[in-house]
Amino acid sequence: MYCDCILPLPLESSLTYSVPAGLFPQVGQRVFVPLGRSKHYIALVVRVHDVKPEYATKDIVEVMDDAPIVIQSQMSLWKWIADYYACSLGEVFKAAIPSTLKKYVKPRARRRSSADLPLETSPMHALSDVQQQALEQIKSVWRSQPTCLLHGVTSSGKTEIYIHLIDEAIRQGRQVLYLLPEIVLTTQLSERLRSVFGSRLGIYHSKYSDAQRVEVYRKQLSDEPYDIIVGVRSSVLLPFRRLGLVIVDEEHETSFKQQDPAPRYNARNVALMMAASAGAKTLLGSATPSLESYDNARRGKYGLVKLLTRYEGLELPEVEVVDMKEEIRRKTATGLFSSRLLAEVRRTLEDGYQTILFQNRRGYSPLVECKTCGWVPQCPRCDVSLTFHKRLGRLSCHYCGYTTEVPALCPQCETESLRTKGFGTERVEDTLSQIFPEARIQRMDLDTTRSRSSYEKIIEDFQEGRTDILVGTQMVAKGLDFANVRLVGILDASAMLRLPDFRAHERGFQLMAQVAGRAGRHAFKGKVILQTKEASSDVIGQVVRHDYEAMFLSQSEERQCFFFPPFCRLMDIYLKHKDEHVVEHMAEEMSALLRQVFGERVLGPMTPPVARMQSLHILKLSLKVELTANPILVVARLREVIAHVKSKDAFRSATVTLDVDPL
DNA sequence: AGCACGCCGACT
DNA sequence: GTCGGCGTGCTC
Repeated sequence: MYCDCILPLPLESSLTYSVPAGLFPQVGQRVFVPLGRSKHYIALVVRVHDVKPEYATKDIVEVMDDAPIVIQSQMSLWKWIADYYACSLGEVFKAAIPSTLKKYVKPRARRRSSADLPLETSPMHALSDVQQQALEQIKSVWRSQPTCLLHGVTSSGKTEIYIHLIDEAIRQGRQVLYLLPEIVLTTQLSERLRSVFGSRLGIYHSKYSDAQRVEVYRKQLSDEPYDIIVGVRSSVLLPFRRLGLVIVDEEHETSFKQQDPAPRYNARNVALMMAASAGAKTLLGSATPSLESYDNARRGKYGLVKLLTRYEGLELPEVEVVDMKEEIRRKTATGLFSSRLLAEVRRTLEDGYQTILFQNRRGYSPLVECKTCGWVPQCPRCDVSLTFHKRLGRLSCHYCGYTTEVPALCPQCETESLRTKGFGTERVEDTLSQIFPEARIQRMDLDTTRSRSSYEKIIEDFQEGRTDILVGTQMVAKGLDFANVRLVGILDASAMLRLPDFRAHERGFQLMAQVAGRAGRHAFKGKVILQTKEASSDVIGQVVRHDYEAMFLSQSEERQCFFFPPFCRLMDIYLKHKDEHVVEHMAEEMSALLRQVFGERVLGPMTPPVARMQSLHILKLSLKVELTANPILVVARLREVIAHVKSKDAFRSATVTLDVDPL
């Protein structure tokens, strides 16, 4: 007997081991196997058979499980992910299983799960008429099709609708997967859900410990799994035996797509696939749906339910645009702050309300420059300038993490004329505390939220009113629900809209609408000051009017003209090598071959915005495929071409990564 | 991912 | 002459 096993390594295919007498491995069980001269790994059995390979096999050492830890439905989904997102099953395995389960541990008594303690629960809130109506519409959609998009403005009460749907699903004995984006550290939402569903709810989050994740994983396999899993991206890789409902909250969020390493999967799309094979219903929810999902809804592929008023008739915040070009010309701006914004911050402070200021850039200043000779400190490994971090007193690269001291003199002209240029959250915080010394200011960005506790402390301080002004990156834009926020300031909208990305306007709109939605969520109308250098831009007007539909139509038209998603499927191919010439030759050769197969669908080679990262030169090729084509076949063909080019001696040491449906 | 194998620099 | 740098390739 032989068994094919996948290892948690980036290997292209499975490895075949022989099964010694007395061992009976089954598909989905873990086995302990030797690899190479001296190593051993935990591997997963994917096939048991009696086909003797032409090479000498090694024996498996031990079967680690009494029963499979990967169930059939899960395995087929993993295979689909590997085929669709162009990765190996081993890479999916690696992403899916908590690391403790991939290490060799001598069997020992399992601890009783701590989550099994009885918990106090409270009843669901009654729905308003508008919410009840939306609920009925969703259920009516599901009678004829499996997927429904709920377009509900910020603070429209989507969560309570979800809670009622979850309740119905679990009453029918089905399981629920509630997916949410990575950034919202689940706190506010999971507390609400836990208060209703108590111990029937499990949380699966990357900032939770591995032990907690193992516990959830094991419970999912047991006879009495959680009825509801609230989780981030990777929870679509968990076992579900009786899935009945999938909710993808904030479905437009980019954190549903894993960037690096492989598997580069989009959990929203995997969830749809998963629901389809389990015969489950899916609800996609967002105040600012992705163009892809809204387009699917308009074409009738998904049902569409709209909830365009705020809960209890509350009004959406008033958005006031401040033209920063004008402010700068009249010299009324203080740093990044217009006089209008400062006046509003002052008024909000005086009235005892809270303010959120959004600046999508961390650090003190994104650029340091010598005023005399123009020298700019660059990352030695990446083609980017270094960001100045004042607290750290250092320059740091936001791409590879390299840091260095700030030179006292310009290393080029040896004068003392290094100046900071541009504004990050740190500088916004500093400027603000000079203008409002009495205000209690906190900053929320990657640098202040490294640990779960510091993140929670910032949220709690703001919640409890111990902070007047919260300054932050896009972290402050999402999901947070504070009752006392009256003012939101968007400090530099232009920066978002100028990015060299066909999705820049869509993203900018989503981000601004989301952050604007933090204002005036409970008892009073909120106010948003939107500072921009492009005051006449279409997107700005759409944000002011809270007009998602207009944004959708204008963007949709552009995408159609230039044949971009949602009108085609994109696949990006990145070539990396430390020698610039090698990447260039390789890209030329690959694009020529690809054009033979795919013709005009091939774009590039092109230089990405950051042309060198971690000392590797990068070139990019793209493939635009018609929606009618079978993506799995296209990916397979693409992988053949890549393998062929990579097999040439000159290109062996290059790295090629494939990104299907990139964001 | 590791770990071994292999081909060029500064050393007892 | 060798010790060791890490680039390259393989693992059933």
